[in-house]
Amino acid sequence: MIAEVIVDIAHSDVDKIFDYACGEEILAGMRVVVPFGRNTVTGFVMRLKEQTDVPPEKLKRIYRAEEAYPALNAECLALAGRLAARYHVPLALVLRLFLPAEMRTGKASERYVEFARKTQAEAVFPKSAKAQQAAYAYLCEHGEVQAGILRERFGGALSALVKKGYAAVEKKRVMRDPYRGVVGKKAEHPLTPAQRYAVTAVERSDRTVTLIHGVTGSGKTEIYLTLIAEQLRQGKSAVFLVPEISLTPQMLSQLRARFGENAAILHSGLSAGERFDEWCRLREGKAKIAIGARSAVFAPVENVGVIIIDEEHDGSYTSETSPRYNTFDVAYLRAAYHGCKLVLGSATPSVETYRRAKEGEFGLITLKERINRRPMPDVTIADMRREVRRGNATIFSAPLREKLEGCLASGNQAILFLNRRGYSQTVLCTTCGYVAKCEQCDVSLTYHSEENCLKCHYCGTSYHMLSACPQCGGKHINYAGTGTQKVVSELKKLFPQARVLRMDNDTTSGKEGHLKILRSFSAHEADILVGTQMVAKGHDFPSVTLVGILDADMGLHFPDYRSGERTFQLITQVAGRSGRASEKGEVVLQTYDPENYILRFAVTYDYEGFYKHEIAMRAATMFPPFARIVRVMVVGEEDKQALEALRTVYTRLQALAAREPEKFLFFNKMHAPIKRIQNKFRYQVLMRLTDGGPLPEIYAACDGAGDKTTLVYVEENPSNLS
DNA sequence: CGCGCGCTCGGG
DNA sequence: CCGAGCGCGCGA
Repeated sequence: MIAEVIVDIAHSDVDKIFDYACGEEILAGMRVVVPFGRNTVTGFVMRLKEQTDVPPEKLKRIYRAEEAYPALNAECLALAGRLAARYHVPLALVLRLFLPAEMRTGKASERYVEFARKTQAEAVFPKSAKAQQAAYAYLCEHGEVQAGILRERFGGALSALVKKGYAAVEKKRVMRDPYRGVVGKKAEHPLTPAQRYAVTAVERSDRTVTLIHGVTGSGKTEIYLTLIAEQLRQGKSAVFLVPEISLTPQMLSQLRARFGENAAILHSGLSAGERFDEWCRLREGKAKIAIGARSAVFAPVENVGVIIIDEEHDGSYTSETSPRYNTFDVAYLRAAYHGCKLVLGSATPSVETYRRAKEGEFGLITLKERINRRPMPDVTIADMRREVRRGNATIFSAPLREKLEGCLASGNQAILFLNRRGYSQTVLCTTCGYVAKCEQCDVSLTYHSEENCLKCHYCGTSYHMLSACPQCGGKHINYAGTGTQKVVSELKKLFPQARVLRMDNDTTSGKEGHLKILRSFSAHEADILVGTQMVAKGHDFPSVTLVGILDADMGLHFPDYRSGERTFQLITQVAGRSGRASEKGEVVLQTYDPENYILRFAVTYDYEGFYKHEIAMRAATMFPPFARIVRVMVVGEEDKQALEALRTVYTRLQALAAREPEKFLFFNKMHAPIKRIQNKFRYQVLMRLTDGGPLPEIYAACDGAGDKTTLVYVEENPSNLS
């Protein structure tokens, strides 16, 4: 037989089929070890065939298979080529996505443990062999036991039993189970009529994709679980995707309670061995439900009955490293392959998704009511301009302070949200205007009061605090722009008796960082939680009755077409943290721009109103989804070489633009907004294209433009323009 | 990607 | 005349 092999080297030069001779034991989808040039490399068998055009003197033989089974199934082999073409990357890079990293790097493999069992019903021992007798009795009582335990207890007795033929020792594969012993309550709530309707509507829809637009607390999760359970009943499998941050132990134990061993969980918190074993359980069909963040869209399940993307609007669904795939695109290809449904859920869908649903391309289900008809929290807008006029120079408006007092007095909890960590944003000399900046990045440094140092939020470097201005020697150093640390210290001044917790990147380091804080707050070990956007995501705190949004305008003025959309989503999410149990919640939203339409729609939970306004604006200005933003990034260690690469791509792109000028609504080259990060120089070609703009040609134009120290890559509708 | 080949350039 | 440096093409 002849095998068509793609070698596992991520380089366009070797991104082509190489034919090898092989025996019957080699199957399509297997990882194999082959001779390549003067090296030995691993590769993937893409296809088997009888004949080859390769002259016999050149043809070599596959050495061996890496595993006894094909690591890639038929679906991977079918989709990989399309993904490679779509993102213009070597096939090997796409194939890697379908495997657990541990498999390639060899950092984890199957774990085997020796087990002992008795082989004869009766056994007679000489009187002196007390240990053997005891060990045999132990085997009789416990059945199969780990050989290690027996050896520990009875020493050499086990080998004696084996020698006499009374017992046998066998190696058995053991799965490392990340949630061993996690037994949640089996909480299968009966569906409300609205939930039941949603389940039926998805199942009966003639569209592949259905968007479930349901306000926070409308019970979307129960709908997902019912859809999954229904597919399992039909002998199919399911893929359930969530943002990484929402994979909390509570959620996982809930899933385990409902689906038991049938659920395999893939996320960053697992050890290499656990992740590898969870992947194997899916590949072998022992688990039918793959649950995880972005990368779980590549889970090796067969016969898929439904794919679910929860919090569809979440930014974490786009990969930020090559291949820069979009989870929806991959999920859609898989759904089409299996002829199954793809369900998107969100309280605040992305504008693009909602438009496709409105236009009829996707099915649309709207859930307007929260479970138990709990009302949405009341929102008070605090006009910070007026606060300043009235002489309030603090970061807390009068209404927020008042409501905080009330909340604390009644023994409830509050969340204060500010999307900026550290103590103060910038540090500047009031005498000469010097601003402290990072040596490796073109950004100002943030003062951190805890370590009393200056930190760069892009590369993480810390610097000593300034005692005097390094430029003019002046002693008047000003700290501008409030961060979460300052909020905490101001709170302590205002409410000395209140217990305050902070949750941001600085307090959540370590594997269980988030969870410790969330657990502590949940257990009411603090009264106020101050945090960045991580406090916004799907945690359920029953005794939170007040949410304060300290600077609602903050995200609004980013030079990014999605800043309004993001602000609306964030405010809606944070507000949804208030009043989840019996008591009605309240929200105070502080702003310097109370007339802003985004904020007006957010405080009345009017997604529809927001959408209509936003989509009209996007249409008028020709921004996505009416056009596509494409950015070619050039990032290089040497400024000169980066500029050279920029010139190369720009010239090639210019030729494209000249050919079809009507398709280029905007086209220019420039510095990236942050000119340097981690000592790498950053340039970009920014384009806005009409539908049908020459995207593949743009990808192709980047080929070979970089060099050893300069990276060139394409971003489509980037969400972060720094 | 890793390697060897062959071309070119500069020193002696 | 020879060695170092680099661009190129090959790998089945």
